[in-house]
Amino acid sequence: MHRLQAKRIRFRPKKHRSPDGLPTDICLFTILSVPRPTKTRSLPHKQLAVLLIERKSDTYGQQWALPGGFSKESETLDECAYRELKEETNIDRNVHIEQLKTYYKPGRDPRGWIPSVAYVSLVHEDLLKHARAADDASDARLFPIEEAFALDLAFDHREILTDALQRVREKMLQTNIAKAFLPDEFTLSELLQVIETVVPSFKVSDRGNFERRLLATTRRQGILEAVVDADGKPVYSTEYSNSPAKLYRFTDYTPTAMIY
Amino acid sequence: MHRLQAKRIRFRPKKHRSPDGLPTDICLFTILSVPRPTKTRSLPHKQLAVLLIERKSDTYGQQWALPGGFSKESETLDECAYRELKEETNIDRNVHIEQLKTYYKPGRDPRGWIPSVAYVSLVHEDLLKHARAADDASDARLFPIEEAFALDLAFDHREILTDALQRVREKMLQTNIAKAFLPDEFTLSELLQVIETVVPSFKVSDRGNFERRLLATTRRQGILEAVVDADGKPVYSTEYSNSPAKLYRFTDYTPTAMIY
DNA sequence: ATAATAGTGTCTCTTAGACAGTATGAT
DNA sequence: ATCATACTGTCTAAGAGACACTATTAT
Repeated sequence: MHRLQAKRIRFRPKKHRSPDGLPTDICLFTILSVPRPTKTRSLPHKQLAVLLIERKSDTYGQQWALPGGFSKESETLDECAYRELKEETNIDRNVHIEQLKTYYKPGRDPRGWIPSVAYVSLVHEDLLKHARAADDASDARLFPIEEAFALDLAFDHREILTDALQRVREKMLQTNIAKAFLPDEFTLSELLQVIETVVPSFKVSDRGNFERRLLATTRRQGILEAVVDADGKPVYSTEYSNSPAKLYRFTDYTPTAMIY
Repeated sequence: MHRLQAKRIRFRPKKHRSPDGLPTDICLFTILSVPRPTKTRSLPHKQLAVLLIERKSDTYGQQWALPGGFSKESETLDECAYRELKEETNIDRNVHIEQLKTYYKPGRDPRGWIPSVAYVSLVHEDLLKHARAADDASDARLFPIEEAFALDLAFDHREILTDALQRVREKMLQTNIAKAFLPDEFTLSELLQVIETVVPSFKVSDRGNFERRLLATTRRQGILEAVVDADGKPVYSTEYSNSPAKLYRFTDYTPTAMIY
């Protein structure tokens, strides 16, 4: 067996250029609650929102862009994303973060050879409230996604945002990331609302059937379980309705969604 | 690292270092068929294999590694991956390729600040046969995955390979990427074999039930459809058995696997 | 009473899962 | 006859989907 040694390069010859930086950019999604003025207690209206910052550079005039920043040699990409998150929102870890994809094509950044490692982060609204309070002079703002897409975003951030949204929608149906937008204990309506807010096409005709599908049966484990008190009685909440609503939580069991 | 000072680039502020390169590394999976010496026609034994190349550098002695190479400013990351694929296997496009994740942690590459954009590629065995024939003096070899994991792989390639395998297993159950390892028309046994080869834990007790689950019913679309001739009669194959086996193909319909 | 939400029960028809059996054709 | 694979049919019980109805309590 002969080897083609010439092909493997040990050290990069000096004549080669290398990237001018490797930033991470973050698509931070949250769900905003807007209380509705109804006659009796009701569920707030919810909308999916994304965090954008206003760029005030010469390069990309007054455009909105995904928050992000250059990674350092001494940190991992995850650490960089967390650092940016902290700088921008004052959120310190303990939030869902995942790497989406790395973007590069010639000319994507007028400043040079700068690929971008995109991240997706899902954050509960409450965490951001605290964060924003702490730094209201920020150049960051939450946009409902339709509004965000109506903007002329900097760089290829529209493409990144599109991919990120698709990723979140897929995972919303195939995993239990709905957790990221819910308290530990929640009502069925809240869960339904979260799913429908993220995936508008998701419609459930019958709440009763939906409930049964998620609870354990004889030959199936359950995704949800009812919250019970010391006596084993179900716990109810009247936060969003006069009629007490059963509280549920996610079980340890996460089914592997499969098509076969 | 001092040698790299020379390549300070125009745009970024001089005080900042930037990466020394951004290679793509490819986890190329294929399924090897090993005919079994049986008394009558039979299905070949199949095993999942990954392509590795032998590194002969001072840095990482005689180790095996994922094939890959540095990306250029003038190309996208996908193009770089395709280019590497072509150089290593002579395969020219038309194969499944997808970006997995970008890896970096301080020290992952002793040569410097070199993150790696990992790709996953699924290639049908036949394509590789042609490719290997064309370049037998290659330093590349296919390893059954268990053997690959038994090796002391260079860099963090074991971690990458682990993630890649997990990704392929997930998608094997949640999408129809089994396509990548199958001809257009195939028997149920072949499909089952592919799934079981990639996901060993996937077991089907009853072939008849498996078949019914994949075909269209009154209130469900089908993942598969039987191949029929001009008269509407099913087409059979005796390639792997004396008993004629119905041929199937994937339909356009790909269900969205969901847990709710 | 009504508003907005939550909950229960029941009926039917699909279909998953299990089981049992036959078929093919080369050796 | 046997081997390795493929196909067919039936039975049962589970559960999805549809429908109809009641409950809660502030206003």
